[in-house]
Amino acid sequence: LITIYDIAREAGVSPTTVSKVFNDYSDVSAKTRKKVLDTASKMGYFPNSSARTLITKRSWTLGVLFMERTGKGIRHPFFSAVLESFKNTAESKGYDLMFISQFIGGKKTSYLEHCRFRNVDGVVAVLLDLEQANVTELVNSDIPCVFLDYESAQAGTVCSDNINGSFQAVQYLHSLGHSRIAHISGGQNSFAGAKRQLGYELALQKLKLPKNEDYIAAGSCFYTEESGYRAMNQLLDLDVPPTAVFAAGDNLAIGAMQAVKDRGLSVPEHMSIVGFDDIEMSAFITPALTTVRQDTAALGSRAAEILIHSIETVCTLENVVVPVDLVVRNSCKAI
Amino acid sequence: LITIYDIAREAGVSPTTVSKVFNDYSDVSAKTRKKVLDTASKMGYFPNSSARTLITKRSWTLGVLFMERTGKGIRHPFFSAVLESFKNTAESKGYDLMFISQFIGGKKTSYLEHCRFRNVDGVVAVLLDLEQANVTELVNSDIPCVFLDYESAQAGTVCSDNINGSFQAVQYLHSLGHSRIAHISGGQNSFAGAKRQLGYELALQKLKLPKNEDYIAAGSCFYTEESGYRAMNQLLDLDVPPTAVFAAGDNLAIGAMQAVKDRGLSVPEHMSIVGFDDIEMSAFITPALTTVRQDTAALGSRAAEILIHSIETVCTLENVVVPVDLVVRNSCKAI
DNA sequence: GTGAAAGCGCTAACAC
DNA sequence: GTGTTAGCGCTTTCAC
Repeated sequence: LITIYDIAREAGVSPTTVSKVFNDYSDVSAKTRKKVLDTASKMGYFPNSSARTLITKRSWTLGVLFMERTGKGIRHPFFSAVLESFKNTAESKGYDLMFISQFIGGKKTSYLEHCRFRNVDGVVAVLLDLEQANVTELVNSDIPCVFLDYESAQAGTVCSDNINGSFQAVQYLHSLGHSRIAHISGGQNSFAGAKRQLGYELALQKLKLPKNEDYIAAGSCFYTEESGYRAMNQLLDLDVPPTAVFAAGDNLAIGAMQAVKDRGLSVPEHMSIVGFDDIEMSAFITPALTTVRQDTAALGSRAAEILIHSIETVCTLENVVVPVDLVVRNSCKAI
Repeated sequence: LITIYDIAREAGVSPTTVSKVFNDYSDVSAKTRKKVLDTASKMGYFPNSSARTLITKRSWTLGVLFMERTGKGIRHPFFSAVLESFKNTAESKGYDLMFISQFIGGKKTSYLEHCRFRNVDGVVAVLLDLEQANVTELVNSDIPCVFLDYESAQAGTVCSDNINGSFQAVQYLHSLGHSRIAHISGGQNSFAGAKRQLGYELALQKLKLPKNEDYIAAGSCFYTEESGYRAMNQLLDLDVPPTAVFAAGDNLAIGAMQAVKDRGLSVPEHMSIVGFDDIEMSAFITPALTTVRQDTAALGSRAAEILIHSIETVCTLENVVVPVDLVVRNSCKAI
């Protein structure tokens, strides 16, 4: 293991000078710099982040809190896409990513303690229960945080324009001639679910469509296919069923589609369906799902930018809303 | 920021004693231990991993090298599932996960340097080009490694039983009465692709089915839908087309299915198709895809176990093969 | 431009 | 059982 002392000795300079070279200090002569760099590469030197972190209190590490509620963790298609983009942006700015669990050495701790233990410079957290004491503690700490799919006055946040997305979905169905438009919601417990339902209601209002409580069927806040299936059945059992459904998530929509088929009906002939997310699967099912696409690349990179900005410059509590787009496929029909 | 010195002073003991308490040394009296623990929690103490790593040379961090070739990174449904399982096992044993990029401070380096920089105790790498100099260097280093979807004498590996899986697929089609069974391969450049093709060929041999070079159509080593689509068209253009196809990946199979449909034919009436992987989508497309399921949970946890074992005990170069199962759905028909 | 000295928070001999 | 001491590899005053 080669240290700056080895290089210093070999190059005939002091450890301080070696350190300065590796930290791009300007007060080192070009000649000395070259000599140091040469011997360093000759000896196979590489810096040690632990030693550096110990003294500078900067780890160049970002913590990733994957606290979603489906139990899918990193397999979750939406969050993994956002994380991939976050990761690329963070890496290009010199940061590495580390998952923050609730364990240290196999023993249970809080997220905050884990962050301090690892000296992370900042934290990105996805779809969490802000109620959980564990997280509140983190938000209230001095560690810069950015949250996905949330709005908070205490931390930076990034989320899709859920309301506008819902509006686009409903408006599209309306433009196709539908007036009995139902909603399969993600429940009021999830941030996105609440927003999307609100967007649905606002859209009805704006388009002067009657509001009908029966036309809002609650899916699970986990956005599961099964709950979409159940919700659709509930809607189909109505005396006057809707002709179109806007589901708060693609999985809900896919479950709903299945329910329609299982009644011997077909999509889009007997029922038009629009989803939200544009998960990969949506383009491949039959009929291909018309849905509101979330811009995962933008969500991830904006989150990284905000977080790094509040680490390096000043802790701005930005709340970014990323635009969404309706992707028209084959699950809707004009009537 | 509270250090062990603060606690030592407050509790009236030496820093060593405090350290011993936190490292579960047995030679501390119960009374002293309690006093230390109490003052520590009262003062809000937490250990500092950098300081600890600096002296022990153990970071309790595992590096994750996500070097797959589809460009999907962590979004890749198969690898993200394996990683999720790996992560859970690793965390339960006290390790945290960090992504290893080819950058330090935004500047390009090698994976090995990055690992040393971060003092990772071991590395898990997925689906990589072993040829890449960057990786060879890492494999040949003293850092314990485990590879997914690979076989190597130089490092621990974990992969599915590709050959047996292919055999099950072909045998199933054969049991349905098919004898003109084609293969859409993942190419010879990918480890899994080569194995699955070999399994296909071995199966034909064992079942005394004639081998026909035309019945092997190469898909992309990225296992894309488009390449499956193209390969299927190639097979359909044959004078005597196959009646069944075993595709080396679900995405290839899905592309193949589309090609059949686009010719006005249908699956499974005119063509039986079996895939490999069992990605989430496979259960939801129409017809639901019969496929060979990889046990991602086992792959991930076995990889973690092997890696941690070679870190903590001795560097065994285990090569684990995880069994697979055929999941029968609706994409095949008896003839 | 360059270097000597101190110290980040912790652990590991070793002495008591 | 407990404490003293040294030092992990690095950066940072501050003096020259």
